[in-house]
Amino acid sequence: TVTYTKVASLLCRVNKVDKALLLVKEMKENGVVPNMFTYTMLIDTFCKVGLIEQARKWFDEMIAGRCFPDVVTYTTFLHGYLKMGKISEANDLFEHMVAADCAPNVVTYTVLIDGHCKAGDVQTATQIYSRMREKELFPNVEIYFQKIKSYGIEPNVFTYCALIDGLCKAKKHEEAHKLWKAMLEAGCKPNDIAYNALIDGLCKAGQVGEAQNVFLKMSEDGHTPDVYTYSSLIDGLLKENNLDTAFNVLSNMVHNGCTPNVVTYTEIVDGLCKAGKTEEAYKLFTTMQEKGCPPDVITYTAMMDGLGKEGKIDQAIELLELMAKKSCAPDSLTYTVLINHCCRVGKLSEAQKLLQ
RNA sequence: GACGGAGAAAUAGGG
Repeated sequence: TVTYTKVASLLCRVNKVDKALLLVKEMKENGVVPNMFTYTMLIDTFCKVGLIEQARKWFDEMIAGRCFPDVVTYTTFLHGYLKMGKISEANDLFEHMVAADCAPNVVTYTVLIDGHCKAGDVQTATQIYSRMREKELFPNVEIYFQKIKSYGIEPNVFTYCALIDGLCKAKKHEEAHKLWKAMLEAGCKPNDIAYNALIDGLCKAGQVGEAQNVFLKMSEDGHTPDVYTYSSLIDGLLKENNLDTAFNVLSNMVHNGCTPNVVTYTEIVDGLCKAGKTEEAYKLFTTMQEKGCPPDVITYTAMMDGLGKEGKIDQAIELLELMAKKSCAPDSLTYTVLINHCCRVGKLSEAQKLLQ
């Protein structure tokens, strides 16, 4: 069972899900019984590719086979529902878990906090966090704390990160900052991701200078800024029109051995367009592929928007054709951008064609 | 019988 599960897990990790499924079938045919690890791995895999119904089948099969899900299985499945924004299904599953006398752990609560944040309900997320630590009651979140005897479920760095990020994205920067301090007071050491979340939050709050201070402190603390760190800073600088500093950060980044990726390049393409430097943006757009970093749908859309704003609709539409050639699928935002620009300059028949 | 071996969570870009 261990061997089959390990191999199937590796196959899933390299996106060979079909091969993994064949292996599980073979395993069963040979009389080897899948266990919790096998099922949890399968549920996780299907959740991550968005096939939650398939995940449900494995979940039901495991219970039918009297292999009862443990906290990892439930948490994996909860994560799947929450990532798809299916809060009420997640709540039902949570009830199932409670009924099975399976106690949630810090990962379960972190998943719930992250899920509620991403569903736009930071208040509930904050209440879950508070309720983990204190006896204070919050009627909305009591469903997550049934049969819980101890109130001392210690949040860890994942928990803090999830909530700090959620608070920042909800523009509750004060509260995010307080939580950062609470994390330090609780003796929880920030890791790279925590610093990155804070830096990004500060950038988005328009406090890029403060973000740069945190950047320095991060390095002093022995953490290495990565592509997320640099990309957050670069985007923050570009959005406040500080192109020179943004390019300085970019060259520091490269100098420190951190390779810009498609996100970094897209930020710069977009920043240049928004600064009216569409020519330069286009140059970068064409050179990025030479550097082994092909543009994706977001890069294309940013570039098209830049061209459209200059009234270069034909060039923008050429890019749409180029996308097709590179088999990069446009999304609804790509079309929205193009159609808007066509309408703006009165090319209604072009717009009509795009709409079809 | 013990121990060990496989499964879950958080951060950056486009109107």
